This record gives sequence, structure tokens and C-alpha cells, in this order.
Amino acid sequence: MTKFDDLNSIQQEIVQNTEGAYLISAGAGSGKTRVLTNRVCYLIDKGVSPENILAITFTNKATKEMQERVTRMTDGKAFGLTIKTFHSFCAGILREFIYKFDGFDKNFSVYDDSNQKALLKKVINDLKVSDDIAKKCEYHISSAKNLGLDPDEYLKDNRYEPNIDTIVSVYREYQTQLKNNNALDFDDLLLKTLELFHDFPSILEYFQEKYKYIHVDEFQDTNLVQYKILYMLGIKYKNLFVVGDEDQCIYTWRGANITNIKMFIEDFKPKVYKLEQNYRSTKNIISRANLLIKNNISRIDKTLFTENDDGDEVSFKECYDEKEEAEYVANQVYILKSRGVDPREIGILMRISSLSRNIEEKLLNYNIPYVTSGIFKFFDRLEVKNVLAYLSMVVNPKDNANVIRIINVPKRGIGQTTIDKLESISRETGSPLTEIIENFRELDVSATIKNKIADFGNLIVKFNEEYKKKSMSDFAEFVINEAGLKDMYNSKSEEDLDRKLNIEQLISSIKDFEYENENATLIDYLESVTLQSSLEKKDDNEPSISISTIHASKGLEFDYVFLIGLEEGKFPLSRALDNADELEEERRLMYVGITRAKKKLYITRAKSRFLYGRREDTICSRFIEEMGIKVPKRQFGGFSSDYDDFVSNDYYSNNYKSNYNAHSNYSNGYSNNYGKSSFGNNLSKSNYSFDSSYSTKKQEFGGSSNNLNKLQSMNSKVSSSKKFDDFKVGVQVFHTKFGVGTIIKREDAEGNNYVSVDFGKIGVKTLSLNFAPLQILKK
DNA sequence: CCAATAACCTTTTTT
DNA sequence: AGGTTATTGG
Ligand SMILES: Nc1ncnc2c1ncn2[C@@H]1O[C@H](COP(=O)(O)OP(=O)(O)OP(=O)(O)O)[C@@H](O)[C@H]1O
Repeated sequence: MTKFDDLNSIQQEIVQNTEGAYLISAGAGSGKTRVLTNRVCYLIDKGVSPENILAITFTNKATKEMQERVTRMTDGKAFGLTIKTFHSFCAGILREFIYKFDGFDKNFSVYDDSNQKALLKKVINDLKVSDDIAKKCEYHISSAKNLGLDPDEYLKDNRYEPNIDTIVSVYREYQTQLKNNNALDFDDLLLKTLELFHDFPSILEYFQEKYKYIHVDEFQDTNLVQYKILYMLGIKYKNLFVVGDEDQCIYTWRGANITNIKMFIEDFKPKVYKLEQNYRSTKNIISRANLLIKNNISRIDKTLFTENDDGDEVSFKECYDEKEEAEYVANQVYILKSRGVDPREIGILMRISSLSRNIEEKLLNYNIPYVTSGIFKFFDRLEVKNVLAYLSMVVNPKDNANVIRIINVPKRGIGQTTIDKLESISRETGSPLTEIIENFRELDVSATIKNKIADFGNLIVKFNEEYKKKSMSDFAEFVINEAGLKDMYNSKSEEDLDRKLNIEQLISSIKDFEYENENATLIDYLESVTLQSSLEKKDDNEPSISISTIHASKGLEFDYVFLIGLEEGKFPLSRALDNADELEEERRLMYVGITRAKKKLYITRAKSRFLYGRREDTICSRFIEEMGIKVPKRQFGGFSSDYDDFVSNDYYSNNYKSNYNAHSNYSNGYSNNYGKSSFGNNLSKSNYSFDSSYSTKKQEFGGSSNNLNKLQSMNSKVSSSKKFDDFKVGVQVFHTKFGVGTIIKREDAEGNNYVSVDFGKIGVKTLSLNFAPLQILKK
């Protein structure tokens, strides 16, 4: 028996309409994903073979989630169902059929962003393109590819663009080198698939017959090439089921285009459904979201409503600086957790990932476990990329980029001059570098160099042999050991220990993959890694809160959401400020962030922020006022520190300066001699902008308790006052104004003693024991 | 010809 | 602050 979710009558009707084209244009949290999932199950329940069903999701995370849900709901009857992202769907097709294209074989590499950039840079170098033109190439190649235009077509469409000839020649050469390397970049996965369907009608027909029922989630973020693929696949049976929300289109910078929706309406004449009831969030959250998104001019008006409770008012907290912001967030999270909130229902979201660092440090401080997504890029780490390049070199020997990357890693005494020489031989003979290096005996170079190349060549030969014999994880370990990729990092420095840990982590990720995917090959692993870009976390970790970019939080939901860094220039980003379209996209992004919250939304900003090596005073984000949140008009400057919250949630209610010193003291490790006589006047650059010296360790996967210990020992160095000893964490107190509360935090600075008290409904107050009218009720 | 060091530049979001 | 490139020293 298929177990369907609860559905309202419209949702129900949508799910049971199985034939024909449908467009579900619906707001955030209205159940789009739920409807799509249930429809897939309904089809299976009705007897449609899962083999005939395709569901396209936006992220790998969403793929996994939907797969699990459908499997659970259908009692495992979903076997053979295809749920994939566009890119992995295309990659799968191309593994099978790329041999149809001259020069490619099934071992092709998929280039991620950094590989792509590296190749482009090399091409620019090869063609000796001047700097100013070079800067424009990336943009042009990417827009060409997003529109599905080859170099000639792009040239024709952009005849009047300055220097277009040079730009297009770079594009052309870039494609040539990709081909020589038997490699495809992300966009090529889509483009080559389209080309395949176009050039080989029998293959297209095969897939049209196979995927009689097609579903697409997050349709508003598809680009033209993706639409064309959908069109070709779906035009025969016209069973296309597409869901999306124009207000959540946040990937236009990657070519996403909502005119896809208009084209879909014209091409398929779908039945259109609108869902406007939100089942996720409280009334307060929804009304703020509605107020914000109304500020976008170029949008079809729709207003979300909900029958959920009013819930708590959205809270807005202006902090003094990024340290205090982090402290505030960590403290609030601590309170939520101590009230029994499931950590997995807490999310901290941000526009730019660089803001996460401070938050992570404070969370470590509080001993709050967290996972990050879209922030710590495991596969971008140099030591990890090096291992992958070695493996990729063996898998796809035609790819010169790998060889160039690792020929001198670890240092073998082979420098740029030698590499250039080898490369020119490769160009002239048309043989890949691996081949040339393996046949080092024929090289015309000095004896010393030849020896060095010989060592490397012999290594490659050995790898090629073992690759055939060993399992992929054994092979990876073999490569790491033989090439000395871990021995490179043998110093006792924290960085080196980290690097070695990452390499070990990589090995276990390969083992996991091996275990989870029977019959999978190293090719599959490498592909999944480039398509995922972040390390999948295992479930057996302790329940953690999430830190994420808003982009990466697409489609997710949390009971409690913190949106941090609401400052002009940061969110909205400065680049978007003078461009109406980009500004609207920022606003949509904010809208997505707000609508992730189910129960309560906390918004914060820092009045002064240290970022990119500079400290800057900030201006409150325009989105705050657009949401109808009143910002207290208080001048920045001096040490006045009472900033009222939108709700009465004044955190550091007393003099911030002394409080700040409290932080300085433990961040530093030992006390400084300011605080008494210099009260209120020494917030000079020097004692203000220092940073604690420990390195942040990301808790994306186990380990690194190291850091915690370090922080804990720092904490213990805080000088604790002998006075007010009874005001400990957990003690119940009475305040003349706020009533009964519980101490959740105690903090002592020179001469001042602070407690944070949770007064339940009233909120949390930080009070100075020296002044506050507090009495102990119960110890 | 290669490795280590010093100056320099650029900071968004991700399949 | 961090990564990349130009310069110098070996
Ligand atoms: N008919 C319903 N009854 C109760 N809960 C529902 C119903 N429909 C959806 N929900 C709940 O509402 C929340 C949002 O659903 P879902 O994630 O499918 O929305 P969505 O439209 O895809 O959201 P987004 O656009 O933000 O990705 C989920 O927690 C889901 O369980």
C-alpha cells in the first residue's frame, strides 16, 4: 500500500491528474515538492513502471531526500525510478553514448569550476590574450554556453561587441583543449546531451519512450539549454509536470531564466495550477515575506497566506560588530537547545559564506555541534584535489590538465620549462602527456631532467597496472602511498595534520561510495565528486544545527532560522546595488531565506564588520525596512550600546564597552590591562581589530576536537570574580521588572559581572550583577 | 632550471 | 586575509 501524505483538495486533484502537461506555479512552502513526490508515487501506485518516470531535482541533496521519501511511501516499489539533477542525468546518458562524438570516450572527465578556470587561464596564456580582454572571456563563454551557442553562433550574435574575435577564439580554443583532454565542463554535460538528441534521433526516441512521465522541481531556476533538453524529451508524450516559484528564482547568474515558464506554456499548453496556502511558516513570518517581495516590480503579484498560528514576531537584532553578532546567535541557539529544540531544526543562513567563520568559532565556544553546507568545500582543498588529479590521470590518460597539475606534486624538480617542453611535444604529436612521459626514453632532454621524468613515468606505468587489479579504495591508497601524497605533509603543524586528515577522509569517502554503490567504478566516484562538490555527511553524527548559504538552503526548512549579515553591500551585495535586476534577485534570495523558517525567524546585522582584511562601518540592509521592521534610528559611534530590538530582546543591555573587553580577554588568552581607568575611550584600532590566533576547523565531518580543547582552555583563563559566586548557570532568579528567570550564562570581565537570564516569554536579558535588581530564588 | 620569498591583487551565490 | 604572480637567490 502506498502511503500518501496529507494533501488539500487542490493538491489532491493535481496529484491524480496523471496525463498531460502541468505547471504548478506556487509560493514558498505551499507543498510543491510534496505534490511532486506524491504524484510520482501515485503514478507508480496506478501501475506505471518506475522505469518510465523521470524526476529532475535541483540539488543532489534534494535528489537523495526525494529518493528516500518515494522509497518509503511506495514500500520499495519505486525500483528503477530515475531521480537525478540535470547534470547527473546528462552525465549518465553521455557515459553511454559519448562515443558517438569523435574524440571522446566513456572515460571522459567532468571539469568542476576550478578545473574549468584553470583550463581557461591556460588557453588565455597559450593565445597570449591581453589582460583586459582575458577578464571578459569567462563571462562570454559562460553566457554563450548558457544560451547553447557554439563559437560561430556566438560571434554572429555579438558582432558589435568589442574584441569579440579574440574572445571567440579563446572560446574555440577552450573547447578544442577540452576535447583533446577528453573532458567536459558542467555546461558541456547539458550541451553535449542536447547535441546527442539532435544528431541521433534514434537515441532521442529511445529516451522519449523510456521517460514517458517527466517531472521537474524548481523549474524557475532552469536555463535555456535545460529547457531544450526537456522539450526534446517531453514533446512526444507531453507528460511534463513542472513546479516552480518565480519569486524563488535565484540562479539567473548561472543562466536561469523564467522565460522558460512562458515558453513551456506556449509549447505545451499545460494546465496551470496556483497554490498560495503556505503550510510551513507562522503568519508573522509569511507576512514579513509578503511585505518584502512586494518590493519587486517585475513580478506577477501573488500573496501567500497561511492558516498556521501567528507565532512569534520576527526578531531583528542590531549588533555592535561581527563578534557580538556571533555571540548573540550562538547564545540564542544555546537557549533553544536548552529548551529542548532539536538541533536539526535550527538553521543559520547567510548571503556570503565568509560570514560563517565567526559563527563557527562561537559555536565551538559554546560546544554546539554544527554542519555546514555550501561553505566548507572539501573537494576544493589542495591536498584533496591533488589526489583526485592523480586518480583522474589514470582513469582518463588523455587529460593533460591532470598531468600538469601533479607532475611536480610532490616536488620532483620538474619545473615550468620542462612542462612547456613536454606540452609542445604533446601538441605537435597529438599524443597525450601521459604517453609522452611513459615513453621518456625517447625524450630529447638533459640527463638529470630525463631521470626525473623517468621516475614519474615509471610511477604512471605502475599505476596503470594496479588500476586494473585493485578495488578503487585500495587503488587510491596505493596511489597516495606510492606518490607520497601524504608524506608531503609530515610537519607537526596544525595545517599539515589537517591536510593528512583530509586525505584520510577522502579515502573513507571512497570506501563509503564503494560500499553504497555496488559495481561502481572509480570513474563513477570521480564524477559524483565533481557533481557534488561537498562531502556527504554521515547520519551517525550527533544531531547538529546547520550553517548554510541561502543558495544551498533552497528547498529546506527549519523550525528556527537565523539570517545574519543584513547589511547594505553584503545583503544585498554591493555589486547588485546599481542594477535593478540583480537587486531583485537579492530580494528573492532574502525571500527564500525568510521562508525557510517554520516557527521563528531571527535576523541580525553587525554595525561594524571586519571582512576581507578591513573593518568597516555598515548600513542596515534595505530589506529590513521593506519587511516593515522598524529600525531604531540611533547614531553609530561612541559607546552607547543600548540598541532596542524590534522585539524587546535587548541583549547586552548595559555598557557594551566593558562587555567587549570581556570578550577580548578570553579571545586573547590572557587579560589585557585596559578596562578600569580607560573605561570608555580605548576602542582604538589596535585593541579592536586583533583576531584570535587559532585556526577555524570546520566540523563538516568528525574529528578536530583539538580546536574545542583549545577554546575551552581559553575560556578557563577568563578571570572569574569572587563576588556574586551564587549566580551560577541554572540558578533561578527574580528581577523586579522581568520577573522569574533562569541564569543561562555567566560572564565576568574586569570589575563587571554579567549573567544572561532567560525570562521565558519576555526573552533573554544580559544583566550586570553590579547594577541589576536580581535576587536568587532557588539554587 | 627550480625553489623560496616578496609584492600584489581580489574578494558571491553552485550544478 | 588569502591566493596568485613576479622576483630573487640557490
Ligand atoms: N496539505 C498539506 N498539509 C500539511 N502540510 C503540508 C501540506 N502540504 C505541504 N505541507 C508541508 O509544508 C511544508 C512545505 O512543503 P514543500 O517543501 O513541499 O513546499 P515547497 O512548495 O516545495 O516549498 P519551497 O518552495 O520553499 O521549496 C512541508 O513541511 C510540508 O510537509
